[in-house]
Amino acid sequence: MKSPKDKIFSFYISRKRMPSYAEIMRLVGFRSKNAVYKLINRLVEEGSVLKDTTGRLIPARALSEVPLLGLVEAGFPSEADAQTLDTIDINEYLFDHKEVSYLLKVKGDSMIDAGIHEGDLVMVERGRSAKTGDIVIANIDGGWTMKYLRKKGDKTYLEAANKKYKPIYPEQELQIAAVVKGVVRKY
Amino acid sequence: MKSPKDKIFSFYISRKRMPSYAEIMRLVGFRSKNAVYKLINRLVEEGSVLKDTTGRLIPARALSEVPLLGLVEAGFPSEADAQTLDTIDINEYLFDHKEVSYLLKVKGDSMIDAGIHEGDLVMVERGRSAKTGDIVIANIDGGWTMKYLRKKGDKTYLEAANKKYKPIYPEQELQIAAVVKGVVRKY
DNA sequence: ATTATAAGTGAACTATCGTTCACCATGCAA
DNA sequence: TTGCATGGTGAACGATAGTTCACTTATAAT
Repeated sequence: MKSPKDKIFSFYISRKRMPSYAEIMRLVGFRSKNAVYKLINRLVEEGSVLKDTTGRLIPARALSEVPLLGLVEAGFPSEADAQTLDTIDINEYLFDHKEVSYLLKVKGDSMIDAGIHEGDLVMVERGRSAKTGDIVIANIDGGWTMKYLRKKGDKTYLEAANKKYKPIYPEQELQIAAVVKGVVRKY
Repeated sequence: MKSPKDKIFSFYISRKRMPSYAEIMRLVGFRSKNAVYKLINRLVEEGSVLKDTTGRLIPARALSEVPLLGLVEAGFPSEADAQTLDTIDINEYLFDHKEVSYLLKVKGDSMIDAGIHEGDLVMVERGRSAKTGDIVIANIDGGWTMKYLRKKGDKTYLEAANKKYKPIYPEQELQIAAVVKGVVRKY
């Protein structure tokens, strides 16, 4: 059986707003708005819900947050500790500048030694200056690739993270379109 | 200068709810709620905002969505095409069962050949049955590790994705705590 | 059994909600 | 010049918001 709190948060997730007191009343099965009022006060006190200056409800923490455990080697905490865990929002973790961020699906194995496999999504930021050693999305002599950006003397070139492939020295122009800032893989 | 639409969405992001008509009025600089009413109707028509059955506003798409381009090799579309791009919500992409999902920070290089590096976050699901070949978080003879789950005959053992390390055959018990379902890396 | 505390009912209150109406200003087409 | 969309003002509407009050039931401790 779902707790009142879960029902309220489910409402928020599906409707993208908090329910009104009358709606919570129907949701939870109360016959009085005042019962809701007291329920909400309890939730506010325990910190899982906040109130606006106007009294309207907002969820206390981003519902997209996920518990972040420590290192793998530390293993799992007991269920009892689960409440005290740190949580992070993977969106906020991954995207610093959402306006210039894009996701690209990876094809090929040229960056496999950098831990980027075929089928992964790479998060790239467009229009940022790339430093030597960055992984970049580049347009070289007409074709697009993802490679390490390297420099030898004053010559800039691209290098794969896979011994199968040779470094690429641009014949005409080397245009950096975006810098790879993150990787997401799903099994 | 921010457009009215951007101001409304900024409000939603920071306050986790849509503004009321009176609030939009102050936000945009109108002196009449009716001007807001007409503005909203335009936004509803263009599809960037939706209305509840009760008239209350909800953002049309999850604001956490990010444009998803095609393959790396296809490169970047022109700015003009940017509106027609597909978008995905990285949260929904990554987490299928949020209730049992955790993030773990990776230590060590034992899974490096599987493209999982030190410092990466792995997304694990707890309490799921693991298949042979899955990457699992296991408690083996008292210590926690992340390894491939392998089987030889009826014997289950763990194998690293790094030739430096030998397979681990459990002496007493092999307890699978979670299955790795995703990886997130940030540069 | 008695009492104290917590939780729910039902009705009322004011403020604000989204909506509607009549009206005004501007710009562009005929 | 006229006509007519387009986008804004200002006031008013009923409906619903969150809140409060007085009262009743349920729970648990002594």
